[in-house]
Amino acid sequence: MRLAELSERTGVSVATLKYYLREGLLHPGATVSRTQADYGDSHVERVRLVRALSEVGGLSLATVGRVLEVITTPGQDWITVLETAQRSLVRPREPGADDDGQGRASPWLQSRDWHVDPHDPFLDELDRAWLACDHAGIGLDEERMDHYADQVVGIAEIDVASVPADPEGAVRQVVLGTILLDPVLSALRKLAQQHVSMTRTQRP
Amino acid sequence: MRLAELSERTGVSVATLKYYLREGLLHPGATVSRTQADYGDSHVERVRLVRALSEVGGLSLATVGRVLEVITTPGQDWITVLETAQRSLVRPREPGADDDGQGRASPWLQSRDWHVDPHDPFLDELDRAWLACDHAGIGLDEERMDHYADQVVGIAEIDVASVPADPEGAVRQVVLGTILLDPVLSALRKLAQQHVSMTRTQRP
DNA sequence: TGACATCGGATAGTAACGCTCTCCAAACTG
DNA sequence: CAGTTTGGAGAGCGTTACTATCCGATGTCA
Repeated sequence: MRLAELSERTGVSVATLKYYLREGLLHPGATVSRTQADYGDSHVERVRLVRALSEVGGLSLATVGRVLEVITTPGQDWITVLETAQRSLVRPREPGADDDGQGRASPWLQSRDWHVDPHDPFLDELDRAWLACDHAGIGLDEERMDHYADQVVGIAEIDVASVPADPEGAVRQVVLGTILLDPVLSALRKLAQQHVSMTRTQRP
Repeated sequence: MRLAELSERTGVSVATLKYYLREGLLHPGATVSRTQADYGDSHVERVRLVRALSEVGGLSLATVGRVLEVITTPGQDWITVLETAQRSLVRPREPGADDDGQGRASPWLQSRDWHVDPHDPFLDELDRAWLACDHAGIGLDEERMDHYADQVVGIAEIDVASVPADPEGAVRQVVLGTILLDPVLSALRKLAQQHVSMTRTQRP
């Protein structure tokens, strides 16, 4: 199909598609002639994926590019995938930032016997998010975090269990699942809050 | 204290503080003279809150403004709070967008007997996020969603249980908890994935 | 064959966001 | 009383994600 048709099918303007081609987010079509290129289903899928990661996942196009690179490079091994995946997502923390002596996330997780890489960037993320809750005056103490952690393990078990054995699909599943399930769970949590508060309290 | 000291204590540049004052994100200090204003602890807290919502929560400054308005307006009733809170967060969906006949989130939740407002904007969010997962080729079927939903209810119960009875603090707690716990849970989930995959599989 | 719309590609321009810089006169400091 | 600092206002800047314009080659229909 031609660029115009690709635009129609995906609902993305031709100008934007050209932009994606320039930025390398969309692989070029087969050049039939100098002014004619042919695009296929893989292009439709790719465009939809880019939009999903950017609009729903909230990633910048630069990050989308890195993610695409990871999931189109075949043949990583099982464990490496998780790490690579996650590492490509975290915004690199600005150097020279406040270093409040490692935060409390790491010791807390150790006390729970969680096996995580002590240099995992998400430890930093957790620290910053936890600290932000403190600044906001939310009473997020270790006891409450313990409760959350128990529930989240349940979620992570679903995550891990649904990764296909197929190593080809595993990378894709893990990376995209890591990114795109966040908004799903976030929305679900808000709806659950409403459900719970409706159910537990009897409205007058 | 003066603006310069407020800047020092919060780690936010004077120029940025002035910008926040202009934008109404930071309430003006007591003007001692025409070139002297006095800022207090409430200003320090406010600045930290703005940074937390913007940096960690990922909200735009415009949204931060709306959130601040909600949590500084006293005396809403218990249930209204959740709704107002949540409504101020969701980006208004562009009109004339694709309307695929309401999506499957609503019927799915009904089949689970969840009591949620059928016009809740987070239903839309859930639809879009779910659809994005489909576009990305993740096998997110209803069965898996059921598992997630069970776990998320556990989280929501913690959320609701930790809301103080104090109606003043409740608004703040609910709104900020809704926003700022997302990144906490998100980071926690990634760490839990690692923990689970480390524990369940024996590494060679 | 020729008029003419359309194509892909390249370049430049734009709108929103979140600051940041410059200027100013009043006021505080030594 | 010289010199610095302050708060306030406005314009300017860098990034992001497009969007608009132009171009010459090409396909298409008469």
